[in-house]
Amino acid sequence: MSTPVTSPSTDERLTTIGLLFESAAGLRRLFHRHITTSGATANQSFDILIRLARSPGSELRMSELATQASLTPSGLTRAVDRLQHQGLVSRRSCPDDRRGSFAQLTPAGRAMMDGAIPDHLSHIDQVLDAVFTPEEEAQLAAYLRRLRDYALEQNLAAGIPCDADDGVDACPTED
Amino acid sequence: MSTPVTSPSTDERLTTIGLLFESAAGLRRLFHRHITTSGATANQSFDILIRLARSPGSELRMSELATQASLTPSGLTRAVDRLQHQGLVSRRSCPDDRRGSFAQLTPAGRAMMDGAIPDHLSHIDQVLDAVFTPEEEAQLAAYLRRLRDYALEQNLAAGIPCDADDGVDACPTED
DNA sequence: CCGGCTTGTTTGCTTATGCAACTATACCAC
DNA sequence: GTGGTATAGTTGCATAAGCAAACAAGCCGG
Repeated sequence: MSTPVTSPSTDERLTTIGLLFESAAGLRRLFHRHITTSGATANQSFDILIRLARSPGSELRMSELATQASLTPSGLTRAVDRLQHQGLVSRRSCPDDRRGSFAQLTPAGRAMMDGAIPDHLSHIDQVLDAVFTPEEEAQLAAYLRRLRDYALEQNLAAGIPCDADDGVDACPTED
Repeated sequence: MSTPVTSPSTDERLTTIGLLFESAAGLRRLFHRHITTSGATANQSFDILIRLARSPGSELRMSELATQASLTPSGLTRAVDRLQHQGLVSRRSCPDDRRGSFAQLTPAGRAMMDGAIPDHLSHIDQVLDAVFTPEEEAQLAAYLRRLRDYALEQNLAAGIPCDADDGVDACPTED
């Protein structure tokens, strides 16, 4: 089309995708050390707790939480089980839809997060200050948001099994 | 533009980090579908196989491969076990250092990857073309590379208890 | 209101991963 | 050389996550 400035070779693109996974995994490890150090639970749990802590009423629907935490429903159920067992989260059934439930921080969970979040935030500050200027950071966030939204959308579209089918052989009844 | 020189709020930064994890997880899922569709094994295995396929001689040291694949040594050992069991990878002991081994694609593994990689690459092309211009893509890659390198370095520094220290207050010898 | 389909969540089973402990080899100091 | 330490990789154990099936509750169309 216009200005094939860099003409990203497929090889470079493979690397780019690799970098995404590597940076995410690297940061996960990095944060993991601090999180566990600050007395909190493991990585994935912490992500769940943060999302609850940032939500109005400290609660979210299970399905919403699953999406946010990049977990399958079953994964989330277990994760919440664990947190509930630790007394950090409780389940509240949804009055409007009796199939659904909310996961909600308990007072203990809230207290724990009130202690742990500032630590985590300062660690994040430390990382981002070390690596990016504010402009770069904003730019990166914008790129990642687009990528996330694209992936989310594509996954959603794919998750719908046999509905609107445009020719691909859906309903793959082979095993 | 009034240059937003003021640092992003901690809240925004938390979101940025969240976006990194979400986009990585989202793409992982997205690719996973295609990978398994194209007859290959699961996600993590595929990452290992790609890295082998792209290395000279289709082989890498176990430790190197572990780093590249963002796995712990034990995780890599098991993963290679599985691939070996599937006949896609073999171990070759390192002539120079009898502690070490190489993981190497078998002919079958090579053949499998020769079939699967083009598919994967075209899928990557599809995603990146849909979301970014070439410039943006290059920019994103550069950002992610910095982030990855930072995380790698920090993790390495943390993993090594108290050795080469260049001024940062290392040796957090608590615990 | 009844049957059928969809949606939200949970459970059974399998696999994958990390940590810590262990083995084997290499490297260094003496 | 010999002993001590560091490095490469593997194994035991516990945990976490996904898929598929089960369940329960809502939503329709008649």
